[in-house]
Amino acid sequence: MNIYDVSKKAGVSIATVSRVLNGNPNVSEKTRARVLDVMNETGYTPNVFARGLGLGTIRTIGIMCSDSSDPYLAHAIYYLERELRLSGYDSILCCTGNSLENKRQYFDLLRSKKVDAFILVGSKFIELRAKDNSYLVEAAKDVPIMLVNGYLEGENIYCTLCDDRTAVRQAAEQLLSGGCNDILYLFTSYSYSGTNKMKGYRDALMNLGLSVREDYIQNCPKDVLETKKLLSRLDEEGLHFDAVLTSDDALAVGAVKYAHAYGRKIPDDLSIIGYNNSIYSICTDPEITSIDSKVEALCTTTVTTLMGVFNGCNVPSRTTIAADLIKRATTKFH
Amino acid sequence: MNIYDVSKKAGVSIATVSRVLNGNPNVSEKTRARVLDVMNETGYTPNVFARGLGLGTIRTIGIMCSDSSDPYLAHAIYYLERELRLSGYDSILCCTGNSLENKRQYFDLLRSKKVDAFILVGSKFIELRAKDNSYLVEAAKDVPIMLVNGYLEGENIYCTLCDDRTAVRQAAEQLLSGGCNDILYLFTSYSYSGTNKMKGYRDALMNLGLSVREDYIQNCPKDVLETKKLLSRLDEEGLHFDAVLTSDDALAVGAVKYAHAYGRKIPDDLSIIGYNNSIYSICTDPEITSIDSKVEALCTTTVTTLMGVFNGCNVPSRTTIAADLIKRATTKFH
DNA sequence: GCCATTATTGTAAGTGCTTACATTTATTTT
DNA sequence: AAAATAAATGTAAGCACTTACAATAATGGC
Repeated sequence: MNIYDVSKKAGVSIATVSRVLNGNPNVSEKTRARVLDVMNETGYTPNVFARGLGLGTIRTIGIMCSDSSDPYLAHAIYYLERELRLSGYDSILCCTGNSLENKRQYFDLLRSKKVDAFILVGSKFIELRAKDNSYLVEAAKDVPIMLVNGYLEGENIYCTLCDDRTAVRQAAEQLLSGGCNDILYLFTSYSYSGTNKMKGYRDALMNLGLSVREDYIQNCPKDVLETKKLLSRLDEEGLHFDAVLTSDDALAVGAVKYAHAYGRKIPDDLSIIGYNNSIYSICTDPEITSIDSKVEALCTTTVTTLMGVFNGCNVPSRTTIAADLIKRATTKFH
Repeated sequence: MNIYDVSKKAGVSIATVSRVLNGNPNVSEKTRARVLDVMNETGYTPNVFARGLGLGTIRTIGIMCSDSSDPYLAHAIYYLERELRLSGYDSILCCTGNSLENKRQYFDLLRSKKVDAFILVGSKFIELRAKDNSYLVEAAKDVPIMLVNGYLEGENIYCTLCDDRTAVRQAAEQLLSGGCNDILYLFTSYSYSGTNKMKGYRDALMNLGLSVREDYIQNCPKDVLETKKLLSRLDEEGLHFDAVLTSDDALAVGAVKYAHAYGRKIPDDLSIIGYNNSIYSICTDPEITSIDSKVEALCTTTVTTLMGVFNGCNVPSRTTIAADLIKRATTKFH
């Protein structure tokens, strides 16, 4: 079944069938109905390849992320997928892992599939050294690149960001005003959002004229048990901390487990705040106060922006969304 | 840059370029090298649409699941993606949610994209009533359908399953031999794997000549806090249970939280076993004993089988993989 | 060196769609 | 009712590839 068969059955030309297919208004209602009838009867579906060949586009967006099994990224993928489909676009997902080589390779692969745009999810997708991202800047000349919670300067590159810095600053301020003096800050990576969160932590201390002690800022893999180990070690080494502020809920879970193991009372003796408000945060007892990074809003905004780009609208290249602090039982706020 | 440009630069015909592109052996080494050189110099990549038009295939597999944010499914997606790419196939992901209407719609959408096969992940993807799956059975005439942890009979439909029934039976037997007499069984759905797990629970009791009390089998949404509520209610209603066996780790986390809230000692007073060995299982204190459903093995087997199907090999339509019990601190096995 | 094979290369006809432009038909306007 | 305009439809030329078949070049046997 192809467009010729349909045109023959409906007694029209293939051009008319094509117009019906593409919602072209220059078709009389009578013939449109007749053509649609034939299509339904025969169960005809247009061949995407032929269509892509003619149009040069296939209404498909490439979504890339480092690892779909991270709850945060998994949620983002879910929302992006949903929003894109609502806008009439399909998506191809690629999980690249962390190697730059893979990222590049998969990117090229999607590019060769002629996706209409890219959505790169997570700040870890962007490399720290600018030159390692030049392939993206270069590619953006042909196809728009959207970053969800990632940052990169460039023509035709659009970022939707969460205001991590403010969120962490405010969280730290609440801890400080709640009587915590020695806040340990745990972060997973030096990505854009990672360093931004750290700045928020520093902001809070500096605004109060407090000094930032570098041994209270610790890098830690995004892993529950590793975090528990790290905190146990710091404790045994004699570092005193009465609060743990983290860049990811997984670390906060690790902190809760450390507290259990070392007999520290939460929140009286130790306060804990996580980041992302993911499933992690309600798994523990007590449940974890967490910063909600608004994944859903981030994703809908990204797709809306992208549609703006497609329609030639004047669209901001950078949108920032405020986070929310979700208060649970690992902190004693009023 | 198209095949004509390359052929001109290399001084050969487009047929020869096409042969190089497709690894056709009927090309002399000299000309092959020359053509490849030109391709590299110019950065030429073949147009997928034109290629698809000619070949009728695009080396792309449609992956469908109900919800990518479920940790189990997220892992499956990750492994499937990886294995497919290693075999030279791309994937398009669709998260359909639970509505049958959506499943059908997205399925047709991928079909119209001419994917070379479908991989449907999770037993919840298959409907309970046989007639609701007839669209799949019908479609399988054209394109192979692989089910990961789902079951459906039909020509050209291949299932890779985890032996849930045995796994749950053995887990229950260990609880029974460890002195638990009143094992509560919590399950999330009546899917194929859901009912299979339940059968395992019944098997264990019946093998020992014990009667199955229906109020010890409870349906529960896949939600931590709902599970906690349900157990609290059952407790208050006076139901006595000394172990909770669940069809998903999320429920097991809820059970741990119930135990904390109601002052029940784990594992002395209450044993808990989860399913899937997901991130959930190490978030709590104590950490949860869980049945490892071998997602990775399931996924690699699925892709291997699919490649067998593509190559016309004689491939089993049903493969079953044994699960593993990962012992942690919510049980007191020796 | 000639013919039969075989290896390599080229020609041209699909593949199923889109769309600029041409043509026909319907609707106004005068 | 003719002319002018607008609406609907058709024709045919792409789009970038694959591949059957034809043609040519290389090789080997005598």
